[in-house]
Amino acid sequence: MARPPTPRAGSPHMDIELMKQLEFTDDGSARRLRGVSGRLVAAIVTDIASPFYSEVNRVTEDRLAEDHCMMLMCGIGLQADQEARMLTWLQEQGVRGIVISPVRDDLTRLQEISGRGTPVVLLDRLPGRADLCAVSVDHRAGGILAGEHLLRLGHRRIAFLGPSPVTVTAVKERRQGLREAMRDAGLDPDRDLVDIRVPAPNLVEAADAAVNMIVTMKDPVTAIACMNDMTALGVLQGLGRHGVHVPEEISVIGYDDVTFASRLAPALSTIRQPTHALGRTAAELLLEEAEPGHQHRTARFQPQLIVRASTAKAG
Amino acid sequence: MARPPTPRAGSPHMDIELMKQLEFTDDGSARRLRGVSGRLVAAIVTDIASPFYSEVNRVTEDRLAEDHCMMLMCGIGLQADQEARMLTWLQEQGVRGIVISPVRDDLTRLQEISGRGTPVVLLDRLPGRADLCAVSVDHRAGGILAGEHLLRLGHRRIAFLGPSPVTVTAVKERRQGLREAMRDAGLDPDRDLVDIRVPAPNLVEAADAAVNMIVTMKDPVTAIACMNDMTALGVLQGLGRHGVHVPEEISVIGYDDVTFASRLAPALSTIRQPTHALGRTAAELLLEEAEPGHQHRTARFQPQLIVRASTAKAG
DNA sequence: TTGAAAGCGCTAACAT
DNA sequence: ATGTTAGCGCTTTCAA
Repeated sequence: MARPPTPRAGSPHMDIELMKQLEFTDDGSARRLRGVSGRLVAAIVTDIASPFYSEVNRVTEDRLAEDHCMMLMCGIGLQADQEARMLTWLQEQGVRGIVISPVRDDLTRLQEISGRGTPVVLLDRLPGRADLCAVSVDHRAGGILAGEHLLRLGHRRIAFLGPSPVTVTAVKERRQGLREAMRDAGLDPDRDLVDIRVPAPNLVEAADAAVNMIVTMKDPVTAIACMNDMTALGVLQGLGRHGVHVPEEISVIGYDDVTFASRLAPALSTIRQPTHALGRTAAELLLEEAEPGHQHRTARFQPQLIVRASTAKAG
Repeated sequence: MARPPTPRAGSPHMDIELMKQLEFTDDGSARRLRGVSGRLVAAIVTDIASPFYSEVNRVTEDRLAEDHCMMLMCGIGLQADQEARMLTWLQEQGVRGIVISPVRDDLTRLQEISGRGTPVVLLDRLPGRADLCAVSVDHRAGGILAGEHLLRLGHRRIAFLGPSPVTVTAVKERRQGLREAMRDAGLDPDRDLVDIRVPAPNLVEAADAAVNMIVTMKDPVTAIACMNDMTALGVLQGLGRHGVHVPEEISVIGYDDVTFASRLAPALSTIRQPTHALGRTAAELLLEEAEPGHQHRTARFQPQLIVRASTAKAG
């Protein structure tokens, strides 16, 4: 029997050739059961087809690969129960870590998972009272940026397109920033900011449909602030269908600055999030968290206003 | 001690309350080791941020969820070795099934995995001589559709933008269809179709850069056929940078018809793939394959030419 | 009906 | 150096 190249402790001489002949496959479950930690890192995301999160996660994935972790992305379709089910399942699998942008406000479940030794990093969301690692963008500042830009252009009545119930903290903050900017300009957000609900999933279709309400409003808005670029895409589509010209008749601003934002018709004004920094930092916090005397940290980045062609002076 | 609501066979009375107090978590590895099949289905994709595959996989995910499977998406960045590593790892995990659009031409590895009892479904790729389930689109027909459209508009010299070495069968087929259409129109593809390589990953950046070569060609093309819409997006960007007008000076056609294609400037002419049918069928073949007397099947769909504003008569 | 025990494939500790 | 063994947490089988 030939000697194996690297006879691991305890293993009897194993004939590599023979193993191949028998189509032998190592059993990961047995190894994990024995106490060896797994290499699966899960990135939980509301929508697997969200271009923004995908871009962030690609960066995270690359960084994690350097440390021999496999990052898989899982979608949960904005459903809290689905999120819970996914977490339970991942916990049972003994994952190496979790990157998540939670749909629920309540973080106790994640707090518990983290406390039990599984690294958890919040993405695009602050931990609040919870003791967790987080990577986020100052969304209130982002909302203010969008608001000030619109206000500077003379808009006085603005629509905000967000998800059905605004449970997602990041969106809540963007909306609050927007309201704050309006208040600072002497407007009353309760009257001059009109909330339009865009039910998930399939944001672009929902936003497209929401335009029907916007164009038939008795007291019309002159600008639309969208929770993200996908929503803005839907709005552009809907407006196009109704023959409304952007930005001449109405201004549209997005959020994220995804790859295609600059090439839309018209080129989308938006609030850029630092994709690369978010993704890389998320990976690094996750890795750090596995180390001995770890303290939870929050990394916070600033958004940036990108002015393109979809916003203009209020007619 | 309170009786459990559903005392499973063999398990001693378990006090649910006590379990919660002790923060007890079921161990999935132990269960799997004992022979219970897992619920993880992996969708392996070249790029986690590819909008086309994400859209397809979202549909697959939904269908799979009905059968209590968790679908996670994993990216491998077009690297064959990374694909192999991922497959090994998934096999060790004892996954319930794999949906994959392989980067390599060689399917023996997948054939072996399938033979060992793990359902494998090829996405966007025919099995060829291998005995595997597959869901695909007739890419040759797609290439012909694109070619005939361009030829009909009077274009006689066309650039094809594909990945670095055209290993991906789907792209190879599109290119062949294009060449076939040219031959049928009496042109010599070897002379009149110029191949431009777009190295992965980050197709849009690479395509943007590739435009530099296109605009400085001594014998210029009047049309650009792109392997997919992301590449087309990059081309549009690059052309814009060079001040070249689309479609007046040059025509651009994409492939996939992703969500944002219709709202680009100019609206992108492209070859549409039936996203929903692909995703749903992939899930169903995967589920079928787990059943007793299963025979491998291939489902094939037809692409569709979508004419928008990025293609026009050759000047 | 309820409890005990075997054993899945692996690794760490131990015995040779 | 090399070989043996215990046991991870679960489910299935068998015994009481």
